[in-house]
Amino acid sequence: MTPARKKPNINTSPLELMPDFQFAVSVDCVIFGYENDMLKVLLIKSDLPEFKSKWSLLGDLVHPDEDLDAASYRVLRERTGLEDVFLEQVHTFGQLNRHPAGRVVTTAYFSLINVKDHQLKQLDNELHWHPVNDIKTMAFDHKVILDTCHKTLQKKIQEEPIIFNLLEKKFSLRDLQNLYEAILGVSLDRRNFRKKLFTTDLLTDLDEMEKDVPHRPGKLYTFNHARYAKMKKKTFVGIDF
Amino acid sequence: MTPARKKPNINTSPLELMPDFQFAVSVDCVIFGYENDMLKVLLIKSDLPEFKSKWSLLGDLVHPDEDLDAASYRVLRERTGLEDVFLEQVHTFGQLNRHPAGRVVTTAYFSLINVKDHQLKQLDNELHWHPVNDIKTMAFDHKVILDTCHKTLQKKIQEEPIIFNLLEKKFSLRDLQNLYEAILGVSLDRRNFRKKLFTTDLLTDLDEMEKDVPHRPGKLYTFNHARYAKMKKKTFVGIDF
DNA sequence: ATAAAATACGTAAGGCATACACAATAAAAT
DNA sequence: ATTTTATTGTGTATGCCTTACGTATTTTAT
Repeated sequence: MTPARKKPNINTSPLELMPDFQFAVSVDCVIFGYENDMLKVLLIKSDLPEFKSKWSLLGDLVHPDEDLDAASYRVLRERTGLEDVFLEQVHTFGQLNRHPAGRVVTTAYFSLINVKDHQLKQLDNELHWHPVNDIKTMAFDHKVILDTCHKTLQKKIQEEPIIFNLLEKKFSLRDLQNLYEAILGVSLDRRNFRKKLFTTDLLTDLDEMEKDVPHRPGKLYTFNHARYAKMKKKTFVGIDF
Repeated sequence: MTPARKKPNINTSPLELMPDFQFAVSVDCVIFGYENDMLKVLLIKSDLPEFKSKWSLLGDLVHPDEDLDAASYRVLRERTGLEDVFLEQVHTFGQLNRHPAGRVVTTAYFSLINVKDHQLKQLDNELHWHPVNDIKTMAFDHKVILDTCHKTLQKKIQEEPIIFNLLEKKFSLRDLQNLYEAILGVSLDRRNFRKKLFTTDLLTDLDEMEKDVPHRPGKLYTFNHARYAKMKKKTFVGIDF
């Protein structure tokens, strides 16, 4: 330990921001979608010689006049054409040699979109959807970022009704259960699943049926945003570990 | 929307990191402690003219050769003299004008320490402990950062046994309950609290009693790290919102 | 000694999760 | 048309966990 001594500091003293202490800052978006009963993520091919033919997340440098959140929204919009979708910060990765070009600190976001809602923009570099479970390696530290975001997703869908962002407006209970199972990697009891979902009181019965399914059609539901907004945020106090 | 077009990008193309796209990157540590039945946080006075006499978190610029995590550990060590303590990243704040000196992106960490374990280092700028509930305003966006970390703390102590980092090695159940109540801002039933804690099987009965207390002394316990490490991480699957 | 305060232990009721069974309906096969 | 098959839709019993609350014990203060 160095002895106590007054040292100029970014929070306490007016000081100039020196170039040596400036880094590139980027955002990387883990864009999740759901297709063919699989959780998927939108990836692009990296042209960097160090990562030739490896897959990378969608990211970009944060612009000088741009908030972090704004930058991630921009990346998302440029790649999917979507606005007003679920997007949330997860974690910031600042390892020394995570990027070959130099020091780049990146903040990871995860997004949930309905695959059928959008058309992919800028189809350069083979932008497309990959089943999350098939991905073994990626460029940079992106596999770690993806895994982190996947875990966050698994945790969050159990705590908040964000999963509906991955489905179309109208869905059957079977759709919803398949999606939960795909994300969590478990199988759930159909009867208990229904019961649980109905007790949340967040599904509106549309009095409509599935169409063009090769079996008995199920009822269609929609997520009741209004009722969730009104729900008093559960002040859960419990110890559970 | 701009039409689809190939654009150089930090993840796809080799490109130089231009000075305009480089920012200062800092870490800010929300160091929590527990004293006199109150949750407290370690703060320092800011000398910046814009925030004269306002309180600030403990932070610093990340050094060019330093990981983000390493930087926050350094700040913690320099200020408290402590190593190997609980420290975890929470969120990154990148608002455009959050720092008067220019563009500074900061990553917030929260730490849990036992107040009696340490001596404060570098007592310049009136470094000391403040009750979290008394803090109304702070320098920079630090009040927002503090609130974010406080909420994260409230959530995490219900999910993982990290709260013991705030107590001494030996503690009574009363101590533990008071601490939970101080952090969560609720009162808990004493009998149910005991029962719950004992069922976790993570407390070792030391067969010792409190000393020098002005009432009937309670038993002393210690947190069983080994048993927690062995516990199979609960693969909880439930929907709860 | 007695009162006050905190610890320590216990029990009953209700709610919630889990496990499991069967009827109804629509599509596909015969 | 009838039967078969697959899937939807509903119900019930059990047990565990949370919650609410009662009472005895131990120590300190008067």
